[in-house]
Amino acid sequence: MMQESGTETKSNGSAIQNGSGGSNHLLECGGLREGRSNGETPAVDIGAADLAHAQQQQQQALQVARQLLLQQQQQQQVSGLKSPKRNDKQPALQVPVSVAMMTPQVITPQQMQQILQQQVLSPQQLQVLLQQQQALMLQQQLQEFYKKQQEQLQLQLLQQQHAGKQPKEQQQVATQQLAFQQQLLQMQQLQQQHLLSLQRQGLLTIQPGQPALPLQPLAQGMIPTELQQLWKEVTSAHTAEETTGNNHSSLDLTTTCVSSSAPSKTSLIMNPHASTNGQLSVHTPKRESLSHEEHPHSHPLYGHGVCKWPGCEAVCEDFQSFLKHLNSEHALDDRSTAQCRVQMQVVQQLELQLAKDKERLQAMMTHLHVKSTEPKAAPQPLNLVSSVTLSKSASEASPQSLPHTPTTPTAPLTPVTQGPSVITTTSMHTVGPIRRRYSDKYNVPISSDIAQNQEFYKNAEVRPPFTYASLIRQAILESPEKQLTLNEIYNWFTRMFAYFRRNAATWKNAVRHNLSLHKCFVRVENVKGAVWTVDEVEFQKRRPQKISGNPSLIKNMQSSHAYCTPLNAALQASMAENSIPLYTTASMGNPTLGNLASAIREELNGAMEHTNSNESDSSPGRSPMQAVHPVHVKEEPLDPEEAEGPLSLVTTANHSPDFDHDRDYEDEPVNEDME
DNA sequence: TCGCTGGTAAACACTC
DNA sequence: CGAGTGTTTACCAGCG
Repeated sequence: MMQESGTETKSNGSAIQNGSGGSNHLLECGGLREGRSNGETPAVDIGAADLAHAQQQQQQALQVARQLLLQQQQQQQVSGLKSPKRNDKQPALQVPVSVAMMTPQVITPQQMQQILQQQVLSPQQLQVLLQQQQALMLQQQLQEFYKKQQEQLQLQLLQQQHAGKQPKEQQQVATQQLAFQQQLLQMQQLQQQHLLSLQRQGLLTIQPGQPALPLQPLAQGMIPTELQQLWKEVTSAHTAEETTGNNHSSLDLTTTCVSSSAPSKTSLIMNPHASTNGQLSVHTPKRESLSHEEHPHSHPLYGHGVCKWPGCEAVCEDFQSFLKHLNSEHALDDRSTAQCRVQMQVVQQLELQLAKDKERLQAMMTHLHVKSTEPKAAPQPLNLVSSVTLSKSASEASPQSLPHTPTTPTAPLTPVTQGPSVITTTSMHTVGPIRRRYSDKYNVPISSDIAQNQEFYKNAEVRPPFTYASLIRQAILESPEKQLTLNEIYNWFTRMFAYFRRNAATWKNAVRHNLSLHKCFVRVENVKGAVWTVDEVEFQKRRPQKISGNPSLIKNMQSSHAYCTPLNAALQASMAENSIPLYTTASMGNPTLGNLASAIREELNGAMEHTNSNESDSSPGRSPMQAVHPVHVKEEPLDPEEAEGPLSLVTTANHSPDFDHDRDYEDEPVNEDME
């Protein structure tokens, strides 16, 4: 309950240090984030670790290729340099990781080309490498994707189970989830079809040549070090038994969607790891062949009695003949490598497609989430994806430390600056205690936000994106007499925000602290005792005057305006409609979207404000705040008063007999105090 | 880097 | 005496 921010920050810091430090793999989220700080990969935070892992694996594959290259150079040229083998490994292993973190493709075409051109790798090795590249990429992405969806689904289910609402709604939700699962399944099947079609693409004719390699199962969950060990063994075995024609490791994707038939819905949904989270298996060449004998159908290039090498489709009665065929027909040569490169490009296209589908799916998720949370509260801190955001929520979720609401709507204001984080749920919800200046900075009209998200705030334990001062003021202004006792303020908090129904001691202290601290809150002795009122002038003084006067701020606003240009149309449309929030739906169910929208809207307003102020007010339909003159102390004074004022009346009218409600919730604070 | 602001914790005094 | 209220201080974090 106490000092969560401190501890969390510390943990973050340590994570980051670890990440940038010695071990180059298994980066924790902190390190991961740091490594990705450049935002080069729009990858999802949730699965970031997995993705990074996958990339590391592939990077290591590349590394192994380099090692092999080195080894063969040494052997063939009989160079005197023996040491590099080891010395080379360490630094090389560390650098690539960071590279892998930033580059979606594991082995870039250029790298591949290099490897190919140097021709020091045996065809077998190259083939293995290529196959691994391709398969790993697809497999990992699919795995990650399904995993995420699964987690989100489960979270949804959880929330709805706790919601305890009418069966009707639950049925509806269930229906939605079914549809959603079907969507998942369809996507999965789509992916398979893509893959199959890819494999059947005849890009080049195959030239008979050297024997190719049977593929061996390679576990996905493999730790990089283990993988490396495996590769060591394999490569050493290779050098030792080069003449045996025996093989090397590669991927077994049979259990994945790549080559297997479509898994059942349940298997897909309920156990996304089943097929992909294999265990580490260190293979010697001998075991490889064994593994294929034991699992004759476990070759990703073999299925239904047909060779699935792209464009081949040769019929092989049994696995042995398939192997023979594979070795004879699909050896590595220029054309097949080119084929692989093309395949890689196709795969990249697929990745793009996958990204789009993910986006669509995310939109669905958001939509469903909206509906599910709208009616009734979710007992748990509402977070669309908190369970998936392993980064912080898992590690930092302390039962008592409510303050870091996973979905802290404070964060949603920032995604604007976080780029197109489509699926990145974390971007939508900055999890954890990260404190942000939110609404006040963005001048989000608190009353309108509260009005729009009223139900949500009431039911979801989401921290309202407003400062205590703003909330207190709002509470006071909503009261008929514009004055409240402390207890009434408390009650307003608990009534309006589920978030403030817990940790009462904390936030109440904060309320008192704010009341005392800010001049804008005036204590007035009254019959009832003491009541608190708001000195608007002081309050407005307190609020950022930046926009009004500061040129740099204006500049920022304008830049942000430009930044939000793509949204401009929609936002302006919504602003034109004024009352009907374009975002109503989103904001009701998903505060993050709502607040994000508000933030953007407000930023746009601010930007427009200046242009308008220069041109004369041309902002129709919007509250006077847009028409404010920069010089006049503040658009702010007008903002809350006029933009919020009227709205607050609405809110008040809707649900405000404050004192009556106060009674309703009178007991709650007490209970919460017990917590 | 620094100053401002906000959030949290805590100590303390006062009142009921 | 305990709870509530109010004040003050300190520390930390985010942000410009």
